[in-house]
Amino acid sequence: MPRRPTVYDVAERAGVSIATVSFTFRQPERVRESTRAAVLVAARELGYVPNASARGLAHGRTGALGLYSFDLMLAAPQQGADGAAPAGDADDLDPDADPRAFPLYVDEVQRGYELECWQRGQALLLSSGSGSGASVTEVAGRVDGLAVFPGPTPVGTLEHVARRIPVVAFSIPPVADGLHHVTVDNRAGMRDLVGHLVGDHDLRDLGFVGRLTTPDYAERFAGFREAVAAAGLDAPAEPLDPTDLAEPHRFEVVASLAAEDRLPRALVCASDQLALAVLDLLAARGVPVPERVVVTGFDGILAGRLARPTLTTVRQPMAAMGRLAVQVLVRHAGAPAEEPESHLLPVRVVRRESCGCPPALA
Amino acid sequence: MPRRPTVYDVAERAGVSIATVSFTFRQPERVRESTRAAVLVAARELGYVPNASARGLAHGRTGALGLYSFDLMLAAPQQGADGAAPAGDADDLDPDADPRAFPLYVDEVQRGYELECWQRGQALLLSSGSGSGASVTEVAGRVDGLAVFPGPTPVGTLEHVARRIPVVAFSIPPVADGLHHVTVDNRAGMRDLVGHLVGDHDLRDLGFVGRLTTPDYAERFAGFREAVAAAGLDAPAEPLDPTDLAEPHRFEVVASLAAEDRLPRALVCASDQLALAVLDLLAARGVPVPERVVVTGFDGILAGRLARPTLTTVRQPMAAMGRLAVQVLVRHAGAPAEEPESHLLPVRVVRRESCGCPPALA
DNA sequence: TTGTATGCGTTATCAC
DNA sequence: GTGATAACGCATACAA
Repeated sequence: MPRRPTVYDVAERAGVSIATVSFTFRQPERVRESTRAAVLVAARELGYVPNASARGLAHGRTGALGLYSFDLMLAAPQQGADGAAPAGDADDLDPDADPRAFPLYVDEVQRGYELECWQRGQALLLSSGSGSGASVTEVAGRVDGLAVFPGPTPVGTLEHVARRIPVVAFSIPPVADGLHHVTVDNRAGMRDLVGHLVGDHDLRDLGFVGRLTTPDYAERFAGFREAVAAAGLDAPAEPLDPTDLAEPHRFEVVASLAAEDRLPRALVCASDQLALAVLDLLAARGVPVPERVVVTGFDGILAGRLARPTLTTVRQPMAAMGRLAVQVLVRHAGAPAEEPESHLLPVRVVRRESCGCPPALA
Repeated sequence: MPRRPTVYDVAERAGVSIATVSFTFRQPERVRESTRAAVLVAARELGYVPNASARGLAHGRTGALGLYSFDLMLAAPQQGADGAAPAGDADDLDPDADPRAFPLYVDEVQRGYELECWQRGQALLLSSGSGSGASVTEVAGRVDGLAVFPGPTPVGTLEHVARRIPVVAFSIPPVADGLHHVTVDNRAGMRDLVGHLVGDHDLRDLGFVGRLTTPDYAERFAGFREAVAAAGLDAPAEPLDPTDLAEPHRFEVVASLAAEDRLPRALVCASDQLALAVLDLLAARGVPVPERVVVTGFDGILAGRLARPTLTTVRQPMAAMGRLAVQVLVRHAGAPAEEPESHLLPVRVVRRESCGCPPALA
């Protein structure tokens, strides 16, 4: 197989120097019409495609922004608890097409990131890995700026990378780590949600579901406690059911309470995914939602609209988060984070059927 | 701002040569324990991040696969016909979050592409543009293989690129163009769908909606005609309503037929997006679906499950298409397409409410 | 307007 | 086990 042609090959064929070839592509107006034509013809005949690595090396920039995610998220369970089949079409032709698995929170943020990149003509490098320092550093070397989802990446690695290119961290509380931060107001969202349950639905017995494995979840639980206390109710010190969807033995507490009919009036879940799994579990056991127990989520993923009952939740402005990250990176292009930016975006309660609100008008 | 540190800086600081630094990262076992440690410390202190451009240049590969889409798809209309508001939550916080706009066909294919890349530890470069030869060539220079959605890209450009790296074209009928092809069986899908409408619902008056702007649509219309003819009915020479969602003056024929109550018994649409817009239009005019007129789509996007009535459609194995593309590219890595692969994937009719089938059990 | 020469940061091939 | 050194393909200051 012939070697990929280079500027040298094109130059030789067109009878010009390599500089002229380069000019023809980068600054066409600087080159005489006839010369340009000759170069373009030669390039076409040879099948010349400029090498971005060489260009990036010479120019000092790659022209791409990066987005790093974690494999772990891919390993998310596909089945509801207790083997309850997800509602809707089984789709044996396309096992990846499950609204419970896509689009999720990260996917919608990524969507916003993509849109903003595209509008700016920026290339986007998507990468994922275990979160090891090595794999993050790997991407970092390929891009002019990097956004990272929360995960097991050692903070040291991120700080390390942030010394060389701007880095945006999603959903991690801002600290003085040299990273830019894009977060949402989890506490306020949870306060509003609980306020709705207590104020509008007059519920007085609420339990929190979910293990506090991420800063987001921890903040949501904090907001939950604040709101419950503010309503004059007893704020629990810990979640009622500390289920982590990534682990086995899920919803043991909820299940046993359901068996004894001792469930609280509301199960406030740390995420939509948790809430949907809880809905499955309750449905399998014949516990009516919202009549016997109200269930709420957090995030606002699409699957919540497909569930029955539809899921009351708190929606994050996911696409906006992604867009904002790109804007921050572009703003700081070329320079590492001297003065890191911190952004706290608002969230909004979305009332649907699972809290007892009436179905939305069609 | 200090220059990004290089192997030279690390080598100097660690008191070794640059070769040793390189070995430390690429073949740690070839380097003495103590030396390795010294290098790693120096790298950490300096904030060293290997430059992928330089690496790619020296090594001859970028280590990334590309996926090219078109801006045009982003400019898709967000509103239903006649200003009919889409059902569901208005979401003023996050205007990009509309299930009618995401995830679409391309997004689910992309999803599959991502999953396969991730599982293989491949970086993925996403890019989009007008489809001009320049922008496609641009990406091509950055990757070891490229997949492209159908669009206005000059075929010559793709062939040009395909001479240097493997290229997969989605949803374009295979021709001898040096490209690999991943397509679905549009004709069979449409035949099955029409067979269901005619055979199971006993409909004898069917109209096709959509302009034949893409090869996919043209094949679907061809399949429609075949099936209609096979049922002993008159096969139209052209679509009943040649609406192109990308253009104004949409559904003029459907609208006027609706006004005169002369609609056929079924409107078979070229895509889900068209079908959803038709549902909006009919709802706004008070035409009951499926009682007065049956509506069907094609693709199997998520929004079809959120519509009321839920949308009967033909589902493409979108994620599988994306995964397959990556597999093809990896298989041909390093070499341009000597013997292009052609893949035709099966599709499946998904029966929902808009054709008169009963709602799926919850 | 076009050609010459140099640097960009790594990898890899040699010697040592 | 480690150190020189030559590519890799392009952009660009400078010269012509």
